[in-house]
Amino acid sequence: MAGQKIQRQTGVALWRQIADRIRTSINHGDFDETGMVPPETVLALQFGVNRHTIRSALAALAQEGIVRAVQGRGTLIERKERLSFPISRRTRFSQGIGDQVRETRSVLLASGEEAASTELAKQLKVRTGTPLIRLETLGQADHRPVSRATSWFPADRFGDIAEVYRTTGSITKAFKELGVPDYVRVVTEITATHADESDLADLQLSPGAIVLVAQALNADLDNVPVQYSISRFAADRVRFTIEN
Amino acid sequence: MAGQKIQRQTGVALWRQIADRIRTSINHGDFDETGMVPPETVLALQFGVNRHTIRSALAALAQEGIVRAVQGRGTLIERKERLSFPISRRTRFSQGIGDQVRETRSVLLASGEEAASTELAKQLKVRTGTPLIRLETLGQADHRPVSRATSWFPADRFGDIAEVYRTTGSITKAFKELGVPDYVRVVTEITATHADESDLADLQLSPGAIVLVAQALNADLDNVPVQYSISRFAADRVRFTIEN
DNA sequence: TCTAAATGTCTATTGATATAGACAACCATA
DNA sequence: TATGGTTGTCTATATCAATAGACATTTAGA
Repeated sequence: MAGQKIQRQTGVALWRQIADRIRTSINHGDFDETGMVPPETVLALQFGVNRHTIRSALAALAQEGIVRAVQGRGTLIERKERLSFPISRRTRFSQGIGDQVRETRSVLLASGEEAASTELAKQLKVRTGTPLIRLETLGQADHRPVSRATSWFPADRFGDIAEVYRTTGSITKAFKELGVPDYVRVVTEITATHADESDLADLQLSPGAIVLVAQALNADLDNVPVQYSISRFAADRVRFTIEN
Repeated sequence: MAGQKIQRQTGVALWRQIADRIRTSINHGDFDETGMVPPETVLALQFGVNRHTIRSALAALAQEGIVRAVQGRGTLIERKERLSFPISRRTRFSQGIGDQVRETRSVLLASGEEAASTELAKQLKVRTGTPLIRLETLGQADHRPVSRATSWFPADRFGDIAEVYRTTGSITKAFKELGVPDYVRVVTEITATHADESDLADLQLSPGAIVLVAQALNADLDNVPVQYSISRFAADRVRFTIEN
């Protein structure tokens, strides 16, 4: 770890930069031998800052539930995880990470109907203004939120998808009930940005965190678009894997 | 734009949060009609902050060369770009974005030989300690840095790759000269993190910026690993596209 | 049971961040 | 050329971020 110095006067507080770095180190397994973060005085020396600054960083990580400080002993690592999320022609949320966690769940946050914008119409290959069903969903792994997605479906084929999804908790199953036995990922676009307010709330992130944004188009086996979605993943909890 | 409020007391200064948001809006094309950012007083109202805070944000964007303030007129948008970088079985740097820019270039920053770590050995399917060639390269598009990569090659097959790369400026061409007529992408892993000091320097980023990290394995047509690389992209300049 | 090592708490000080207000300088245009 | 709208600059004040030092409290182990 350490090695690189942290930057001052950048608009990002030192304690936050250090918190991000320590979180990365934990996820990387740097402290697996002891199961503890190095002592505050050692970290202060490594990062070249005051011990109080380190304490602010560790307090932020404790707030996230990643570490837990015990007086007299040290700062214990409570949780480390970065789920590997495969992206392929057969990308599905629960299948992809199913073997990495005990339980995956998908929750419907909201749903509604709206007319296709120019951008959405282009993606789904329908006319602008075509009625679409919009689903807002939250993907969880072991009761921790991992991703939050907005999906659009052509309303003529999938008018009842919100209902079906609510009962099944799975897009794949909902598609099956609505006459789409199988579907494939056509294209995925990946970007990264800072988390906005909604991300913080839904994904239980700490402010300043990073989200990976995946915009994806799924089509049925006749290559007709059935779903366009924008998913936002907590960047410190996931990794995308593309196998070719 | 706007809509979402910004967060206070998060360790990330308001001016930086606002700068990031305005940069995103510019890249999204929100101000294309006028070619200008809204007046400072309007932005201050929208974000619910003092005008001076907006000025700090715009000053940061001006420092990046994204906007240019003109007294009496307004703040002009100088540059907006986000390159689309395709990831497929045949992923290559210059080919992928070649049609989006006038010129792509790849520069050799450094090279050396090192013994394979456990992790590298696993990826390249060689024994730990096997000699590897390491190349540090910088990818440019229209003279602006886009990515910075560290690549490892088995030294027995590619001992001279640094020399060949220096003259050709292309991994693909270097492989060809060294007896690998073609190669394919086996797997790509994508994560996102805050830019470190080296990123800032090499990619000309502003502190606190985000980098997309792609770890990739390439193999020859006999499926023998030939290259493992870790590339870091300026997140506000690129987008990954996975076509299935 | 003593001691070393670790986290917890407190005070004080400095610099960066953010707000507030006022006014100057400049530009486009009526 | 007068005016409204815009960026540029200055002063003042309050809060957050970071440093510095001292000492208390807890734990594990000699």
